[in-house]
Amino acid sequence: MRGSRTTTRISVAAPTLADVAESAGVSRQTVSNAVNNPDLLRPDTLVRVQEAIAELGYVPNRAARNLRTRASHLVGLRLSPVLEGNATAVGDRFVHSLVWTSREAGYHVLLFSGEGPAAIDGYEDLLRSTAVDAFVVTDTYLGNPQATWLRERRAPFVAFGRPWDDPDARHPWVDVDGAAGTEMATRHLLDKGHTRVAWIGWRKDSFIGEDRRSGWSRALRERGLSTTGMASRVEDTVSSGREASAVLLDEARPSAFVCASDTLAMGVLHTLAERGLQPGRDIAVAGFDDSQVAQVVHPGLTSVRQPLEEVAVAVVRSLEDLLATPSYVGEGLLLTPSLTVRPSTG
Amino acid sequence: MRGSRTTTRISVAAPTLADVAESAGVSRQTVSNAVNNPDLLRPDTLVRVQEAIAELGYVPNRAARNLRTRASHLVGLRLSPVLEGNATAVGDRFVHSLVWTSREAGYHVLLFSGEGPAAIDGYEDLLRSTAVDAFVVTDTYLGNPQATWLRERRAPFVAFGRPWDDPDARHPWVDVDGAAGTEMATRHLLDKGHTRVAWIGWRKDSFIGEDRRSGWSRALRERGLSTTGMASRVEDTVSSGREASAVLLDEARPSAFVCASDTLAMGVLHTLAERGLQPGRDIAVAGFDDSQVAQVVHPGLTSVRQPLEEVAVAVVRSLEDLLATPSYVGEGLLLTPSLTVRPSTG
DNA sequence: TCCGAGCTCTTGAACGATCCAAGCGGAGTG
DNA sequence: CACTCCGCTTGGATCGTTCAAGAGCTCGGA
Repeated sequence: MRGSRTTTRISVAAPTLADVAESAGVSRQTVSNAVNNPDLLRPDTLVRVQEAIAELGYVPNRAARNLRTRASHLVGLRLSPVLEGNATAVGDRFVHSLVWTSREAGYHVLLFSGEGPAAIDGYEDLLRSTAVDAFVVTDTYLGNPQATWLRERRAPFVAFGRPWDDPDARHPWVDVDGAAGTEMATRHLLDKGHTRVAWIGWRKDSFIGEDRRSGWSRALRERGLSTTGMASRVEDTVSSGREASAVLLDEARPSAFVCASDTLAMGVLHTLAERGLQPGRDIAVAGFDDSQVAQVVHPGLTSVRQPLEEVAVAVVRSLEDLLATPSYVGEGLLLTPSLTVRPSTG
Repeated sequence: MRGSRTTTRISVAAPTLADVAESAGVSRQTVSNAVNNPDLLRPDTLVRVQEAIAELGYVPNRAARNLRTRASHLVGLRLSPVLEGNATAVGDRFVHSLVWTSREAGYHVLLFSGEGPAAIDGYEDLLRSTAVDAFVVTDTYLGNPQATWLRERRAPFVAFGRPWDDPDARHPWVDVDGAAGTEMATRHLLDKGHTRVAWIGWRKDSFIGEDRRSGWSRALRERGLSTTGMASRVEDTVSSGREASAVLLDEARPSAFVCASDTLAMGVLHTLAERGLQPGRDIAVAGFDDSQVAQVVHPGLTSVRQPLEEVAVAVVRSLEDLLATPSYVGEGLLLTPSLTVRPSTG
């Protein structure tokens, strides 16, 4: 078949369905069925075809399959620009988990980039050109134009992150209960005997930041402790954390800090180092994200760990439902983080 | 055209080349040329077609294009499993850079996973199914079966990392001169007045580790200083770095450490903290990779920074050459890192 | 014996783009 | 004026797969 077409060509072109069909003495469709619906074949035929496939080393051509089935088995993931100086390796840990999980579901992850309007273009292009079947959206911060755009466009996507700005949003999402995480961290400190536990979080316009803060205040009030004057809201940088902790130490005299991120917690460690205070012994510190920094810093930073592997599994599951059922009504799933305890909390 | 086929269908199916052609009153080929070879069209025709494209919101279907042209404009990148507890965010920084750079070249990055033999299967599958045009290989450590396999298979790929085990390898690669980096770090310390500079590196079977070590020893010998007893070779973990530095401090009495990685450098910081020594003031420490950890740790870790953006650019350029010229003979490119100086070296 | 059901396999067409070679018109030339 | 040539345009074929429909066979029941 292939040989008759190109008689002089020596180099082996990739075998096609037709080649396998001829080799096995069956039709193309039968080979296709052997690959995609083995149940339809008589056992002996199936074996024959499979042998031919193995012998020729046949692998279906994705482009052709994608064209016919209108599916690429790719999910698009936009990589947000790196934020240097930030301790958030969360994104990357998630990417790893997502890649691993989607492989088992027969999907691959396609990365793309773009900021602002260019990001929308990226989504648009990949979607229109049928390059991907769906998207995974990771940063659903307030008024994120991406999520809004995707929603309006009825583009299939699953979000890692709640639709904070729109509780009626009907798309599937998976998120981690940040409040529960900070609550665990705070309780852990209270159980250790601390009564003055300070909070360093993000600016008020961050839904995620306020959510995490609520876990801290809930834990304190639960024990009848006041939160007044014990909180600070700053940018998510090391120096902000350093300055905020210095001020809090002077004014509120806390014996422990709970932070909205490991980055901020590192800022606290800076302040302690500058004042000759020892983390864990003199002042307790807890962070959020369990980043690499938390793991390798001295003396080891207690941190809230997001179950990113579970998140990835849930995201992929939603993705499968979404693609199997076009009318799929999204639902949300909230996972609970865990606390990784290290010496920084004594 | 499209309407005549599906008269009752209201929902707008994606417009095809034929739809645009009809709308603009030209043939399919003319539309195709308008997209791919605008020069071939008479200016007024071009405008007319482009207007029709814009009006219908036409975007070429990738699957169809891929099928015809036998190219996917995707490059595969295998994500190696995360190593928790390691400070190497290098991989992730590189991924970001690669995604950004390849976008400008019209390529997207396809992630996949798999360890050991499964990794080979991943390559095999993506290659045979024409899912990707080429690969980017990142870990070309000693006897890496992937690189060998790809080479034998004549699969198009560009490596980030030298072919250590085979100097005759004729594939394109880009790497960073680790020895130059450690040499810079060591010189920086010597210039600061240190005369006893210790080395903590990886085990001897690591080419990369030995390369980095050579930069350190070269810098010392250049100044007539002896390296005897000043080096330790261990696993790339924080605790190994801690133990090695403790031993070296006792036996060799160095005033500075140069490490093969930030992970090991963090181990040194642990030892210093345990002994009440202050990094930068009492003992100088330099790491390698300029990871997030180096940036956020107290007091800031001097570290060798790989020019990953440049690496990505070079990799993509090689990729383009490779794909444009099937017989492309690979060449290697060695880039020089820079030194990010922070308080840990005084 | 005949018919229909059920199973297995085959056939022709379609997916949407690009490549190919021929067609067509207009400008340039003898 | 006829002819050639150049450049844009055209229809048809093609990439490799899956879909939809149908053909051949066996088997059981009337």
